Amino acid sequence: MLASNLTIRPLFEEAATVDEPCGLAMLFVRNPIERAAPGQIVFFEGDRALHLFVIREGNVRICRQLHDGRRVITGFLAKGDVVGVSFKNRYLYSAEALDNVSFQRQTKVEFEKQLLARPDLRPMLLTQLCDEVAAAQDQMVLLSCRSAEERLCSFLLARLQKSMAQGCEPNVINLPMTRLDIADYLGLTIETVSRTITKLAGQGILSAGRRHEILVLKKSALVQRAGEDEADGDDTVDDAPRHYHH
Amino acid sequence: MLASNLTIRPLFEEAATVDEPCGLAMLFVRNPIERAAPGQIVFFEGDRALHLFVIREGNVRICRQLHDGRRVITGFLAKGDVVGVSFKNRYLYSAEALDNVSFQRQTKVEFEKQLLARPDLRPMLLTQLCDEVAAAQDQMVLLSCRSAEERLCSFLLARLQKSMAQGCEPNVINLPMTRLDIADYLGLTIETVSRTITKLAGQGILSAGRRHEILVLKKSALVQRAGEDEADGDDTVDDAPRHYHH
DNA sequence: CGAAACTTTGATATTTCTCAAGTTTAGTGG
DNA sequence: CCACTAAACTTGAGAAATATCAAAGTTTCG
Repeated sequence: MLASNLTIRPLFEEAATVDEPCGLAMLFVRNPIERAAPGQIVFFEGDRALHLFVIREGNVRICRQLHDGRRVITGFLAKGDVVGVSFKNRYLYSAEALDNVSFQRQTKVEFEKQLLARPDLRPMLLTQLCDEVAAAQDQMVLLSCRSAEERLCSFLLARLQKSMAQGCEPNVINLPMTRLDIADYLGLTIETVSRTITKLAGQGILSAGRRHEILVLKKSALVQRAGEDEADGDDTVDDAPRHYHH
Repeated sequence: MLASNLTIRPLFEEAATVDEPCGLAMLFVRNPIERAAPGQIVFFEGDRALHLFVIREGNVRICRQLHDGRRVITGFLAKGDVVGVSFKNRYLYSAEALDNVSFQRQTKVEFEKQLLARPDLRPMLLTQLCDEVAAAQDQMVLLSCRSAEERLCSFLLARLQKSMAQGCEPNVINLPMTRLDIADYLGLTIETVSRTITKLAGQGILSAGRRHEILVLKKSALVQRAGEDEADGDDTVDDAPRHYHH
């Protein structure tokens, strides 16, 4: 067996936009491409973890269900992401298609075997695991002590970066997930997410066009309101009060 | 280089109580034992990440500082835990002694070299990374959608398990950290932690004796109030209303 | 075109935070 | 060994953020 239940990003994010699978993703190329329609579940939390998956097209949400019905989304996957690496026998979360998804699977056993044949790919596995931990810890910080506005701004900036990398028009954020997905990812309610977007739009910071697309008008203001994160200003600067905790 | 910035639990938790270092911890035995007094910092967030560390005695908190002064504790370490594994050049968090700590260090380079010489230890690194991711995701769930009471009860149960494993008297929780540490770990304020403990004590579920020790009177009630987690009842059962989100 | 799903908006409730003051504990030095 | 001090913890009252409940608007898709 191999590695804990988790999601793995491609080693070279940029390369993921190219159609030639590289890195760990190349270990899946021999298998047939499968498809999942929006809302369809690729694998269930609690299922025996027999396969790893790589996303070829579309977007996926990673969910954990609490027995009382509450749901937490621990991440979103896109083209090139690998998911299901695990030392555990069962998946610790389910993976659900957000839109039309195509993916490939590989049995754990075969994955391991191929990994042995390609020792150059092994460090990538470690790198991915480490990045995964870093991402999870960042999310812990976000959930621990950030206000709704800070959470949403952080999220939108991360999404903006991803959208840009995927070749969207500049300053356009692609949001393949619903508001409820965003809420469950940020530890908020759908109403709070909606209100916060409305507020930011009212301040001229962004403009919510179609449901799954947001235009960023003042990136610097978004960065400020995100509280931490990467700086990379390019326009006007506003004042951004903050509060909360200690 | 090797592995992302994170903390690693010993492969066999039980064995950690034995003084013979095993697993990854054995890669440190040749180095001198260093000591840190309470409050002293073993390494700083942002420092160049040149070493890995193993805790030999005492307890350590893992902190991330936000630029506005807020602090998040992402974990606590104890005897046998390894910390500092990273592909990154700099530590993503600092490690601070809670009490009198003794530890050993090892350079990354030497650690890697020794790991090559002991290929049987390599899967342990993966296992640890995976466990780390799983733990971080559990914490995300906790921070995402659990009430103060649920968080505290989860935390106390986890600590109870750890205390038992370390050979404390049954039902005694050892808390080497302060209330503020607990608050920063659970994403609450110190006042909320205090009030919640008081409330649980008032309900006869636990009894706060000395500052760093709590006696569990009704473990099953604690499990119920924790909301999820491992079941393992052994006494009375109460009703536990819950609420919050969706 | 109409229904269903998704989103926004509003009014109110609740939790938890904040600020402030008091109490206990642990540690120090006389 | 005790008194004293600083740190840690508890408790209370009020404020703020966000959740909840409810209803009305949109968009999407058949």
